[in-house]
Amino acid sequence: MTGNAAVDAEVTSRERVLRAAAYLFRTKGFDATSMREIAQLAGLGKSSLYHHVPSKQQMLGELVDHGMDQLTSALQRVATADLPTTERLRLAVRTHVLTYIEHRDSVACFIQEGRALTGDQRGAFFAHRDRYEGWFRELVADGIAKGEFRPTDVKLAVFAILGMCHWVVRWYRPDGGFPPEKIADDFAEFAVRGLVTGQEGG
Amino acid sequence: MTGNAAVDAEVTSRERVLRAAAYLFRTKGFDATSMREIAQLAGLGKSSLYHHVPSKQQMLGELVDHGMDQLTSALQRVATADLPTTERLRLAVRTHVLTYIEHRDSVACFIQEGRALTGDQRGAFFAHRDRYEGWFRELVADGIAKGEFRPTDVKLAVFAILGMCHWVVRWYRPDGGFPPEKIADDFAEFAVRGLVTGQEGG
DNA sequence: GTCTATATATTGATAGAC
DNA sequence: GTCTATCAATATATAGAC
Repeated sequence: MTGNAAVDAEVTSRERVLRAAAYLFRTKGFDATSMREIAQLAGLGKSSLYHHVPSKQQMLGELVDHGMDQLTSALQRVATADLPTTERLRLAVRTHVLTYIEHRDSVACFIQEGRALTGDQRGAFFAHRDRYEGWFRELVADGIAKGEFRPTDVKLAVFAILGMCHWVVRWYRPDGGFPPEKIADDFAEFAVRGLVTGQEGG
Repeated sequence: MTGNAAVDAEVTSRERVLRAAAYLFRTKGFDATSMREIAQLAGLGKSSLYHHVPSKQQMLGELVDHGMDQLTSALQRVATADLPTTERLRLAVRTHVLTYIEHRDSVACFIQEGRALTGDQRGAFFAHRDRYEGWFRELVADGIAKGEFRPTDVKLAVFAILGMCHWVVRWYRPDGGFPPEKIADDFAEFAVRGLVTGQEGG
């Protein structure tokens, strides 16, 4: 028992190591986190880490992939919904926010620490990120084509929406007074209001 | 001449060092940047840095302060404008975006690297950040009180707006195809549409 | 004001006992 | 599967010549 709920669960040592790393990468950043700290939080000597993971870089790569998987698998459940584009956007924003909050540590690695990757892992990260953004762009473009959304630059609209969503990483605290559902609802409403047609005659 | 426009200007050595550091802190992050790299970009041996700056930490503190000054001084020119709250919000978002783009390196230090500070500098950073957020909260609360904005949680609204604005750090490139004015206009429109009353009867 | 040389600490990672 | 001991590299920072 380390006193940290993210690490104390009954799981394999390898998983304890990865969870400790994800927690520290989210809260301190990859470069500011040492293998010694990860080992300490996981309850091991630092050399023991290398029995479970080949390197610090490889750990980050695995965590970034895992965070990306959480986001994309959650989003795909929403992407296929047979709903008006406006409601699909609402669902997409809600899903992103709730998925982040539920899987904070690994998703934060994807959102914040991807640039610390090198080599093939770095390229894969940017490809995955672009794919995720691309899905939102298709959604917004679809809404404009259908006349549900006002005509506006699609890329900037998605940067605005994902900026709002991704920034949650920087301020959300479980004891911060905002239930996840409240944040998800309010942010979905912001995204929809920013895009739906209306007030053009003002 | 280093080939980097942010550093080549005709200025004192001290300023060259600070500009090199700011550029690297923005693009690589504080922890991933070494004094050796800063010296190289500034065109000095690494020991020579310490003639101009007492430590790496102190440099970051100075840059974070400078970035914060850019944002707050620009915002204060807007804060006193005698305009409807809706237009003051539009101006505030526009000003934030344009100020970031003009003073990217130091403002990015304020937005992204503040958490790397320690001791008194760390406390001062959080105080300044809270003050900046507080100004936006007053603006939003004022708009709600006057009936210009729909009733909504003020803190979440400001997190949404500043998230959208701060995330520009992560995607803006001078050659990215978006003129600063275009980004500023679109983002101001998003913020306003997210908050103004309307469509409540739908 | 810039340099060479160096002190000291810490890093990620490895070797090998148990 | 975890440990102690250690390696080689790099980090920030200092001392002192010029």
